[in-house]
Amino acid sequence: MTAERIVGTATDLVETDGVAGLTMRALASKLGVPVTTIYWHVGNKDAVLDAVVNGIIDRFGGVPARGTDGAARIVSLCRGWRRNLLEQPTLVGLVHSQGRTAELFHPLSRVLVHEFTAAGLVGRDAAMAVRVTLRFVTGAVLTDVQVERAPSQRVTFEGLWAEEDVPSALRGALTRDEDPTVLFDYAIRKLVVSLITGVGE
Amino acid sequence: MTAERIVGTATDLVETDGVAGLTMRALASKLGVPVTTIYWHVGNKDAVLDAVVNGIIDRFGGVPARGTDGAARIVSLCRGWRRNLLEQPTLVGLVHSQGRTAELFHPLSRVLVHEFTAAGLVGRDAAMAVRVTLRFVTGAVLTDVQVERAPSQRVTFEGLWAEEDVPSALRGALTRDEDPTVLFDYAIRKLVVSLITGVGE
DNA sequence: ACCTGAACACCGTTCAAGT
DNA sequence: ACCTGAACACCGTTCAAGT
Repeated sequence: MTAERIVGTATDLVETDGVAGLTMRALASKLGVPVTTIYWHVGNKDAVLDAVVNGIIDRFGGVPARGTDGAARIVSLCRGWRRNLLEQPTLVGLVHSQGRTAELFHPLSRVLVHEFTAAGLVGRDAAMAVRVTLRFVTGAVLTDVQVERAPSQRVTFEGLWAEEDVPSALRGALTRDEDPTVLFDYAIRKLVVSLITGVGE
Repeated sequence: MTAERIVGTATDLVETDGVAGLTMRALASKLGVPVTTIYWHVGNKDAVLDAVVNGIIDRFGGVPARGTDGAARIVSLCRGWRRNLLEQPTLVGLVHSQGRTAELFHPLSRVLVHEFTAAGLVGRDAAMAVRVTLRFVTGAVLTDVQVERAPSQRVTFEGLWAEEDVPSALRGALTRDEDPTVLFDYAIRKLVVSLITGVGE
């Protein structure tokens, strides 16, 4: 028995049965050993979770930027990151619950520094652009991950302003179900462009 | 014993001892009754949590918009919402873990519809503006709430690009610790202005 | 209708005892 | 050094039994 094997099967367990499925006893039984063996090799449950999170963060590589235009490259980067992370909602949830979301996005922040610099930003402008973009993507992933897990989260504006005098065209647009991805693409494009061109200073 | 009293003390318990502090047994002992009484009045733990969340959502009123300029009013609105929600990180965390974050922001969405319409947006543009702003604020609150709870979450760019050729001015700006509120103000202003003026179409 | 005690199946964790 | 069984203090939940 090694610590690596324990952490590995712990990761499997999380992927198949969710975070709640990872109990010390379930893990031990999957390994074919008594629970106490785990304590000898890795310590308590928090240590196991930490090791699992380490693996997730290390393994997540990210995506390459595409296109020639600076804004387009950054937008494609953010879209790619969001898409890839949404494919593993359970793992993202685990990383978040362990309070290590920021670390997960470190590789993205490095690339963003490079891209925003290439787009002509310098000094504090560039730093702010990186931070703002990072936070926007992080926030979008966190909310969308939850929508993925609990579809009731999806914002339904149905009947939310029944008595209010909202123009019918707007009401129609609000009531219509909007794909989160479409919404993200729309927003990230606006944000990145305004960061690069300097709108709203 | 009434359901109201149970839910009320459950809310107190969450506020004082955190979400983890709310156990059926702790709740029962605080009420001075055996655990089984709770089951008779409100059902299981999930029902208790649901009722607590209902109360939180209902009680959270929001803030009034300030200023005359359309963009400024919306920005102040978002800043106020964020500030108020960050004052109760535990409750926000609970609402989020119960998958009901969207509901919490319903009042804000109503006001946003009004404000973006007053700012001249119509139809799908207005609807998208509302949705994007809503998601941005939600995402920012979720990330900042976690920073509040686990300060290690705060993004430290220290030594993140040691070997990379980052200009010293940018490196300095990145390494400097940036207040999340300053960052939010900077980003929300840019976003709202670009939504209203139509940058990045 | 309302409340209770006893019991069940689960947790994470410890610790003395084995090889 | 490595592994184990037994036990502890906690969970949420059920259910027959009381008034």
